[in-house]
Amino acid sequence: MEVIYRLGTPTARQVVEAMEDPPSRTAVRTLLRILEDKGHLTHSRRGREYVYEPTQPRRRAGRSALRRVVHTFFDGSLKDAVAAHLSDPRAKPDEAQLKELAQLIAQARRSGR
Amino acid sequence: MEVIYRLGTPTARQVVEAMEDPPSRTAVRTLLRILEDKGHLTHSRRGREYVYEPTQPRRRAGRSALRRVVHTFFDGSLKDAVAAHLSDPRAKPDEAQLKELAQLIAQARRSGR
DNA sequence: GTACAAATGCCAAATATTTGACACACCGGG
DNA sequence: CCCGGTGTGTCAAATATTTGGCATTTGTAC
Repeated sequence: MEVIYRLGTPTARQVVEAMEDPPSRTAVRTLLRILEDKGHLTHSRRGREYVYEPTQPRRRAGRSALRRVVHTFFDGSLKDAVAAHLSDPRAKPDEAQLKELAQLIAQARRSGR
Repeated sequence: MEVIYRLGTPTARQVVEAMEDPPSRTAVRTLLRILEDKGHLTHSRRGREYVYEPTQPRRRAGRSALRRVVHTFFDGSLKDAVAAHLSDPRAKPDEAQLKELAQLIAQARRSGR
């Protein structure tokens, strides 16, 4: 599912290619079918191939994933999570991002009050 | 691993209990041994039972998980991720948290400049 | 010390997943 | 039209995981 959310609406082939340690093509196709059975995916035909699409919208799934991470690793503290991210050498938010972020928080504080 | 990070340094029993749809105790113990073989865990004895501990520190693992989520669902934008979290009805940061967060970002902006 | 409860170790059987091979459908170029 | 390339569908065999049973170990209560 992670690969699929990253790719948007990929074909089976694209999913295989995007996996970092991919099993066989058949295994992936079977898995996609299982995920579809479980209701996490739908597929539609595009030309001769299938295009898969998550059932849950990306933003919603992202929110849920984020909540999970914040809960699991940061005891529910968004602040601690952001602090960790800011100290991550492999993720470098630039000044423009920080500015937007500051505005966002200011707005949240105003509306929450 | 997620369950383990949530629990800290749990026993096999605690891991089973914390899983939402747990397989048998034996399966979990086998899995713990595999995770240990792969270097993700260590165990030590406490009384008659084993206590498992992640190899990678919680904060580091959290940073990496967070980076992944931000990348997968928010195109690398921390701002978008935070915005999503603030709009999550199931995660409610209070005013004190927001204030700390604002300070954190102000500081990041100062030091980044 | 002894008995009990609760943990790990080990194993064979049941179940699930993965693989590779092949059949068939479909699009495109010659 | 016909063929090659590239999809999907399906299946049996290989492999991996999960289960449950039982032996063994070890703390705890009496």
